[in-house]
Amino acid sequence: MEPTILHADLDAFYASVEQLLDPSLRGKPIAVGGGVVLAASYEARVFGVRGGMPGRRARELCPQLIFVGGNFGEYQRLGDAAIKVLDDFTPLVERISIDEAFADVAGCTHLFGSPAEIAATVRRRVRAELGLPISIGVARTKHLAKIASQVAKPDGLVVVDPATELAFLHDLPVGLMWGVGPATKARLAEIGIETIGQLAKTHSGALRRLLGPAAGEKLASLAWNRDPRKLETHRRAHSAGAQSALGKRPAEAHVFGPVLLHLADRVASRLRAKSRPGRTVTVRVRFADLHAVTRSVTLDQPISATAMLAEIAEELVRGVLAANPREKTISLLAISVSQLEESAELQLELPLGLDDEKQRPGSKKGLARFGADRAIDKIRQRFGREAVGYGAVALEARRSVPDAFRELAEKEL
DNA sequence: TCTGGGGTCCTAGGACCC
DNA sequence: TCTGGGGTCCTAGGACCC
Repeated sequence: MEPTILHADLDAFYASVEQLLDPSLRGKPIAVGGGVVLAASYEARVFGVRGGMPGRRARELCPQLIFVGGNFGEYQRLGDAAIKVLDDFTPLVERISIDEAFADVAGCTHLFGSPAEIAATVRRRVRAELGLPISIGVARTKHLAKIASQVAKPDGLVVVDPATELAFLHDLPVGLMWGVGPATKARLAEIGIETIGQLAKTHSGALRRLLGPAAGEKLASLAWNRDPRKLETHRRAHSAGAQSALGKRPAEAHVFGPVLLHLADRVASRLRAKSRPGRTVTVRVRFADLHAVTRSVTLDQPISATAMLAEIAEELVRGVLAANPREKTISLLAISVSQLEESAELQLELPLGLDDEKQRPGSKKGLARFGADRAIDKIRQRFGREAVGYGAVALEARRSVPDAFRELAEKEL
């Protein structure tokens, strides 16, 4: 069987875009972000600078590091444009994130040549039309194609011949496998497993005991390149959330109230925009020592009203704090809504589930809130997100990441 | 070296139903 | 009345990915 699955991955995407926009940055170590590194150029990675790293730490590792603010609109535009190049070859494209996608070219080789030729053309076009480097892996399975693109980086192409795929796979470190992060890597290292080949030779029963039934079975299969996953072209999110790191702040209502309202606004307005109210509300409270606690509640009826979501979240947070009375400082708050439903049209959805008489369906307060959400949504439709909101301005200074960056990571609901 | 924000999936225990 | 077993939902936590 011919390898027909491509995994295409733009190299150091945000940093490459910045170097494209400003030629004086080319060939230099740069980091997008400030307080935290959102992306680092390959020149910066040489020094050990990585995404997610505190800016201060990055500067220590690489004193000549250049920080740039970030052109988030350009990232969206160029990421979309790169995916569109894949769309020109096949409709079987599964987008994983802003800068990464799978494509299955099995049905279009008679038009465009072998998978390897198609991959080379995609790379050439992305470079010529967008000015960006993109690496591509080609293999029989998604997992192997993804590994191949990692091996191909930066700016390369790796086609894995089915005749030698296990030899290719088995020499590589387990950390390259999908699903092996720091914790699993450490557990495997404890029993002497460092390479995918060693993993493959390990009895799957032993892996299941070490990692749990699902993870053990999955890794045993992937190590032999048994990957049954097909491309999923129309994935929709199963949850929507928002979070905000706070530094160290007192665990008091005057702190968490406004933050929760702002988070609820972000989440609920997205749910309303796609008519996907949700039944389960989860909050996460992280304390000063970075240990975090979650609390959730599942309602009888799905909700998407901002004030309703904020109130439920606040009740859950109060529950967390009551159960952890010694914790006086919080460092992060998060709200997530899951069990999303389809609602064909925007229904007159009103607070249910809280035993507060004032919030009964059809009450004056409920109706007023429904109207407020609708009014805010309409204003934003015309004038943009920033035009109106809850406490956004007051919180602006504390936000470590711009809203434009958050939006890049949002999945289609 | 304590560091962002958006997600997904798995596990384990308990409640509840048949 | 006691007992067993399976399925499903909910909750809390953890690991992982980009």
